[in-house]
Amino acid sequence: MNDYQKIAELIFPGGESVDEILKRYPPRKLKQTQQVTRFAPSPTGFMHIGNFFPAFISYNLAKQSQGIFYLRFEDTDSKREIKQAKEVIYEILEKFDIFPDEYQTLDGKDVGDYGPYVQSQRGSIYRAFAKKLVAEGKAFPCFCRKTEGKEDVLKSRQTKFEEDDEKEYDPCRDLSYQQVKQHLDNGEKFAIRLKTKNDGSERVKFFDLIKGEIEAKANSKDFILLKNDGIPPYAFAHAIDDTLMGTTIVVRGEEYISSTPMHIELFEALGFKPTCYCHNPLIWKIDENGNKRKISKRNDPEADMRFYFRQGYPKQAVLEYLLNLINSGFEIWRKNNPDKEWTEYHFGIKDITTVAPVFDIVKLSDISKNIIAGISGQDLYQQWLEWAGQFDKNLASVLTENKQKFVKLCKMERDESAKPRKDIYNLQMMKEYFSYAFEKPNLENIAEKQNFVDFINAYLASFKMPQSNEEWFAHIKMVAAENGFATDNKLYKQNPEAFKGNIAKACLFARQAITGKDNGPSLYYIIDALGQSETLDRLERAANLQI
RNA sequence: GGCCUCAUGGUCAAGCGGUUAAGACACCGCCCUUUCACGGCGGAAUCAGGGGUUCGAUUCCCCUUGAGGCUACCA
Repeated sequence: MNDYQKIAELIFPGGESVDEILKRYPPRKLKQTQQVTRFAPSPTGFMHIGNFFPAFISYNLAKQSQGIFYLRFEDTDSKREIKQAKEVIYEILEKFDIFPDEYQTLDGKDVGDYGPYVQSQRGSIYRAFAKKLVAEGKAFPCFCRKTEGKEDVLKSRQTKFEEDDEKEYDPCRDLSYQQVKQHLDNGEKFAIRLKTKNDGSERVKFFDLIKGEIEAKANSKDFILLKNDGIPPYAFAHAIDDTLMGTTIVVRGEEYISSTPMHIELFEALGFKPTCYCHNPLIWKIDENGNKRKISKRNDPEADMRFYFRQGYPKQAVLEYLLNLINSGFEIWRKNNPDKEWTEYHFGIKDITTVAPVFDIVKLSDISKNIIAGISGQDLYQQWLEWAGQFDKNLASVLTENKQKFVKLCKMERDESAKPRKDIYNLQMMKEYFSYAFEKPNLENIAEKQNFVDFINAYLASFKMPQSNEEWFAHIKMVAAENGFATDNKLYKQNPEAFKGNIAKACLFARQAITGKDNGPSLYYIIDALGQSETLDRLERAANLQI
């Protein structure tokens, strides 16, 4: 036994060997074309859109190739972990119909042969690989404690730049067996660091599926493999898990590009074949001042994937919008294939954008409008009710108690129309959109109050419940004509002073009196849904408006 | 400071050496509709700057500028 092997045995006595572990993780029996991808979130109680984005790409890559998509929790940073964070992640994935093929259930059962799918349960595996590296002299126990937490790092970085101190090697890298034993006997905790074989002059090349070949300075730091609590930081866990679990494409945010040389050295040291990487761009946002900035959990509600459910955007709209950011070819495909499921769209990895896109909720809303326009009135009511059941209980009971009325409202210019309205883009806005169904309109801000009251009085005097849109329109046209409104728009335009307004104005008055709004579906449908007594009540209210 | 990534209209973006520089959202105008929408047609709007290479650069190379990332016992 040489010194390295003695140190390895001293710090990690016994345990399963790497060879035994490797036997438990045989290569997957898949064709070359079938991709194995994964989503590896750390459970922080929040699903960031910047996290969901690569997960969504991964999912598509696996599904498109009839491969495997699995979920692995990277819960190695105990400081950040939050209770029920795993539930949040499962919930979001499920709501978007993204079902991993392999994962661990919430009660701890592994589905799939490459588990456990939770890093905190893989400690013995990481230890075995660390031990092997120590025994081979490629890693070493480190008893120093240099920095802890972000503030420390920032501070030390500042002085480092000022001193121009480029020393990267760790002081513990050449500890003898005796020295290690001494530290251990003192009861000191240790971390494991990689003993880099580089001195800072080497270069590495690696291939990124989106960006192509990237050349960078090779790693020359003795970075941490196991923290002094025995848990690995990202890099070591990534190298081992993605190899053992047979990941063929690692999709991750482009903030990882800079650490890829580290990962490459690690893969080599472990004797692993390097994985294939796909670094996707981050998502941006334009703030109130017109400045571009990274979309953030703190400032941007839309960074949280739960936002879309709270707002009641259809999942399909969100997914299609994201697909659109990933690859604008989707939009053209969608236009040519309006009736197909988005899952039928096939994007190439090379087509994934290299530029960090700015998130545009207006565009999302447009996609959403088109999707909602295709829903029947009955279904729209149902979805609204379900949404309200989750997010607005009072609303839910109003919707249930007045089902008939709200179904009618939801159906307006929708089911029977070949050109459905496209003014609803999420479920949350519907309460305001249909505000007149909940309360009587506020008439305070009506312009031209005198004309308004005069016209409504005339309209009310001859009002009777219309039986059709045509009948309703014929009636209001007649009342308008009798009260000094132009029924010929050309005449009106030639000489606007001669009239109180055109027919559009008369319609607007009636609309305002009944709904308090300036636009919306034809009033006939609204009157029909509200019913005669309610309509008359509102007209009377408007007719008696104090000027 | 070092290393890395990115750069076409307001936004998402096609483009792979020769194009009147697609398309979508948003915006503006017109038409349709004697309401509101939907729809149709049209408009304004882009190759960050400077050098090369080339008969010819948005496209290839270099520099500059700008934006961002990494440089943790965070991911």
